[in-house]
Amino acid sequence: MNPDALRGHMDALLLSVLEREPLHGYAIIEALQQRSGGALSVPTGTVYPALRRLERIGHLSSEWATVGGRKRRTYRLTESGRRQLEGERSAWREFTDAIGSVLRPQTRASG
Amino acid sequence: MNPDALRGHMDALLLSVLEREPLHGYAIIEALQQRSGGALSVPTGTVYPALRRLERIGHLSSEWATVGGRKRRTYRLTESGRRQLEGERSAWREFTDAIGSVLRPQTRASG
DNA sequence: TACCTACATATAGAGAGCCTACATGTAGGC
DNA sequence: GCCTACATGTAGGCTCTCTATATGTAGGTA
Repeated sequence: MNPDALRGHMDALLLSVLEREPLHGYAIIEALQQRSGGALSVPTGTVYPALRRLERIGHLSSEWATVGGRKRRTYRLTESGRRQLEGERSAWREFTDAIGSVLRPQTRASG
Repeated sequence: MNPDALRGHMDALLLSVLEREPLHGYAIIEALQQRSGGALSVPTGTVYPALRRLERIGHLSSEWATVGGRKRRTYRLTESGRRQLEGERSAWREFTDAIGSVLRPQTRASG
């Protein structure tokens, strides 16, 4: 997967995996990998800063927990984040429609 | 359209509109707009440098022409560009499959 | 003890490409 | 003279993603 392709879609991915339940960063990375059938291997250096950014702009909230002696920062969607996710989903549809309509092979010059 | 979303897909778009016939930059911009149903308004500051980059790496070739007193640089796909376009198309499918499978709403924790 | 893997978070700096803004010029209508 | 459409181009900025690195716990094993 070309790294640049993810640009601008990271937020949608993170928001989406957090939709049904709060998760911590490490679990989010695993969820992305599982849900994409192994196609998405997002490095920690991408995910952690992105989560902090989403928290800073109010789409996520977080709290620390200790499980099995290890510290976790668990993120959950805010109301703002939930609305944002809706927007991201329709933006995704528009995006794929637009790019898809250009990429579709056209052998005739009929427009 | 969020500018970042285009990241890494510009090459595919340019290669694709040049598939059936050579075009100059300005015509490429119009073609992108028309084919996408108005969704894609790519600024000249994006297209011209991108075309030069694609020429530099061998996916396009160009030649100057004068039409109606105006100078045009017309770009055409090279063999390498044609192969690249094939690759971009399958990469696009993999990309949308991966993101799509994550974005799809999941209400149960069974997945 | 030493070492390894899995789990878990975080930051600094690099790299790349898309965008804004600007510069330049022709053709044609009013 | 002024405007719009046509046509190409560059400089600099911005932002995000990635690589590389640092830190630490828990548990297995030799």
